[in-house]
Amino acid sequence: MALEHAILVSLAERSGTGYELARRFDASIGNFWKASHQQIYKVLGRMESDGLVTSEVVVQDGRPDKKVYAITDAGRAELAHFTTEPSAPEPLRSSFAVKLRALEHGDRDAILADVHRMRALHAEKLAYYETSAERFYPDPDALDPADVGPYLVLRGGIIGEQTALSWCDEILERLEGRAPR
Amino acid sequence: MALEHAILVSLAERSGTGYELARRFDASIGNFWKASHQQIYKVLGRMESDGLVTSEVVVQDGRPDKKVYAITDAGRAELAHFTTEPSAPEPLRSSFAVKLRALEHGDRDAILADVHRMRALHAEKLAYYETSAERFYPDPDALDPADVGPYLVLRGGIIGEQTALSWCDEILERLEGRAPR
DNA sequence: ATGGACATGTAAGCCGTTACATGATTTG
DNA sequence: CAAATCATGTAACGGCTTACATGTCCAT
Repeated sequence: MALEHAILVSLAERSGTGYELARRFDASIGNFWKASHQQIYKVLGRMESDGLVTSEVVVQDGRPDKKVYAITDAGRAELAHFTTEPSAPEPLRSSFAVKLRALEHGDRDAILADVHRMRALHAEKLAYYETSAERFYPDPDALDPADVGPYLVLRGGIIGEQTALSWCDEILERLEGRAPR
Repeated sequence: MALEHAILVSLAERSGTGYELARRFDASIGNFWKASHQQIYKVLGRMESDGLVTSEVVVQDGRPDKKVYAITDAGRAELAHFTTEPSAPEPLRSSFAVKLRALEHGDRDAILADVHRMRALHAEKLAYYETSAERFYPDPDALDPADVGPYLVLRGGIIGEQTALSWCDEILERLEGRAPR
């Protein structure tokens, strides 16, 4: 159950409300660990009972009150302990691959259209990652030590998207008999 | 819920028992869609109620009786319909990436050891995929049409593992300050 | 006035994992 | 004699999604 740990990482970087965490999961952490706001609220509640985080209610006028969560020493200890455990290889699930495997049992044109669609999505995500990299880590050889982990994760995202794009191109080349684009 | 569809693809390729399907999920389909035998049995039961598959009990001596499942016309129709739907991008989950992001909050040596471990796992899987490719598709330019989908999926696995390996190497280079291996 | 951002939740239900259960045959 | 393979399931539990619920402020 690494959602806890993803939340702990996020809170170790900066305290925030459940709402803020949900947005961070949309924009950054969520690139390698997805979670909805509903689930984040639920897990935050449990983590507070477990003493991994504390919350402080901040009264706002004109806006709903908010609960700012912060990581505790126990939370930091749990996070540190988590890093000592071997990673379980995540079971991967790709309905796109299932669809591709079903090529002979389905609608070839629809699948091709889907490949084009996937390609565009990956291109978009790659562009987003590359923009982030240039913006936040313009000089990767002079990184603040605190940035090394996040930078390497972003690099993983970049080469992952590049590979996904190459895969789409290879599929299109073989199925459409020409180089794409 | 693409497990159904993964099962349908598998049964469209060849009929088989729940047990056999579970092993195929271990060896081939499972490379892009994981499922345990317990879950496969459960879903097969539902799929039979829904008329997507039929089963025939085969009595064996010396061995437990087995139920051989086969795809029905309704199952084929469902599979064909599935291929016309746009793929939902699977939310990716990587506890390894969470760990890497937690580099500054955890045990650097343990994380490095984990990277080495992951690298070995990916190398192993890549070797397995490459062996499969050579064995089943020695001449990719003269594929049986029924093999094109499976071949392209395998290609995706291969370049995915290559990328994972490169990522590990990049991490090790940056964290250990030298080329790995 | 409509919609989006801010802010926090509950409820229902499926999906999936882990553990348990059984029992014969083949292989080392 | 022990372990793996063949073969099929049930039960309990937790994770996660989808839908629902509420209410204010700000910008267009």
